[in-house]
Amino acid sequence: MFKRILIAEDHETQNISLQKTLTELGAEKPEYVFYCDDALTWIKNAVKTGQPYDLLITDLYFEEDHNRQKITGGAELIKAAKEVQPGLKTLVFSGESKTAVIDSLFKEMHIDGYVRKARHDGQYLKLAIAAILNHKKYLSPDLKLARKENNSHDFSDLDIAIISQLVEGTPQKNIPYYLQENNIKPSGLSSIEKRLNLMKEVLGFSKNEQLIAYCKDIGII
Amino acid sequence: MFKRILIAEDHETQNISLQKTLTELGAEKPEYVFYCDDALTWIKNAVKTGQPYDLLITDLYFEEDHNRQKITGGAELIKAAKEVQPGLKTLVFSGESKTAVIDSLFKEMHIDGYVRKARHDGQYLKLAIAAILNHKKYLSPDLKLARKENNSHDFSDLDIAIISQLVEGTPQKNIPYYLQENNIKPSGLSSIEKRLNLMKEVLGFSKNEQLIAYCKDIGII
DNA sequence: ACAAACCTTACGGGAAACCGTAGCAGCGCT
DNA sequence: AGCGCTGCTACGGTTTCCCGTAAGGTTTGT
Repeated sequence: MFKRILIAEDHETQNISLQKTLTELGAEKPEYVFYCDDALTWIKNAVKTGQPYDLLITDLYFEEDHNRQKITGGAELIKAAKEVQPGLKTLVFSGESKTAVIDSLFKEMHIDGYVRKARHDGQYLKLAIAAILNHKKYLSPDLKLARKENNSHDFSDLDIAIISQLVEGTPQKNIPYYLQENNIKPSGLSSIEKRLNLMKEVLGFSKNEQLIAYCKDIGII
Repeated sequence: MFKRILIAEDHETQNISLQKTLTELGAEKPEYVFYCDDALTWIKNAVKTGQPYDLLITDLYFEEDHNRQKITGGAELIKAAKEVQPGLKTLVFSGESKTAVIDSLFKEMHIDGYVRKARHDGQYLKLAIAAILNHKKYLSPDLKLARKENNSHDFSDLDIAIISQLVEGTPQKNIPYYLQENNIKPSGLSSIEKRLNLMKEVLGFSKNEQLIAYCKDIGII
């Protein structure tokens, strides 16, 4: 079993149950923090004293509060931690289910495992830790099937910029000015109209209102 | 302390930490289930055997899996449970933060407490249970703030009908026909325009797109 | 280098939405 | 009944949006 484990998780109850699950697995004294900055500090100190952590378990999204943090999310924490301790094993435990996000964690952050907060997350945590102990990667099974979006349009940066401006209340005819100021090309009014029409056509919509509601639903804004 | 507590929560780890928190508070043997239908069955049996539960703690949203459920969410569970056992105390423990949703739980379902899954949820759970023991209502403080800053407009049925039609893609000029067919008054085009303008003015918006996004955020559609 | 294909942008006519005004019906009050 | 208040509806002018067309630029292939 891993000797030194660090948990970074802001939700108190989730943090508790992670501790309990790890203890059941035979971990001696899983340590835990509620903020990303604390996590990095502890990792740094552990490296300095010659007793580095063997495993970091972290959430992806941390809620802001009065404690202003330099590191605001799990991905940044992992990146910073690996700069201090490149060999650190990392397991992400989060509610995120978008494959694009999770894929990039494996590819760019080189995480060792991902378990989604879901029905059987306790079991999967145990399996994940067993796999990582054997130097294998782990992905909780509820995500392997999770590809269901079919007629979905993949939104470009331009698309998101346009939609965001609409949500801000910018009249369509003024959006070109915004795009030019932010060096987003194309920026012509016709291009904006064309882009909006394309999105609505792909998704089977006729009005902007539908598009806004859809984007809110899938969480891109 | 409550003698008999039932936990309905599908996430395994959350379920574990709820049990642990309750045990720390002196609850003897908190019982737990992972499905709403099971929860209702257990409540019915408890009533039949003359040893009803004192408190139901439930999540709001349950994930679907191969086990098809009649009751698919916490709100329905509470409604069904209160038909069986009207005096049952209920505490909702969920990640939901939309005030519209939570308000309706208190008003329509007459729940006794709401704790949001968030940073200090463990503490707040304890406070909630203490409050409910004293026959008081409880709402976790991270939500009281979110509500105050609201200069929110209270949406009438007409407002929601109009907005829903916009989200359906109905052109504004056609909405009067829909309202007439559904016997919603007023139904004139001018009234619709006036109503939309009122909503946007109160909320400081200028375009429909902003209004749609706002309504999605607070969860009225 | 040249042409073809593609993308971006500009322009104009028509439709929808926006906004102010005015007429009309319902309601309470004297 | 007569009056005034309120709220719903109808109408016209202005703005914005929608959509098709065409001109100017850029990339690709030969």
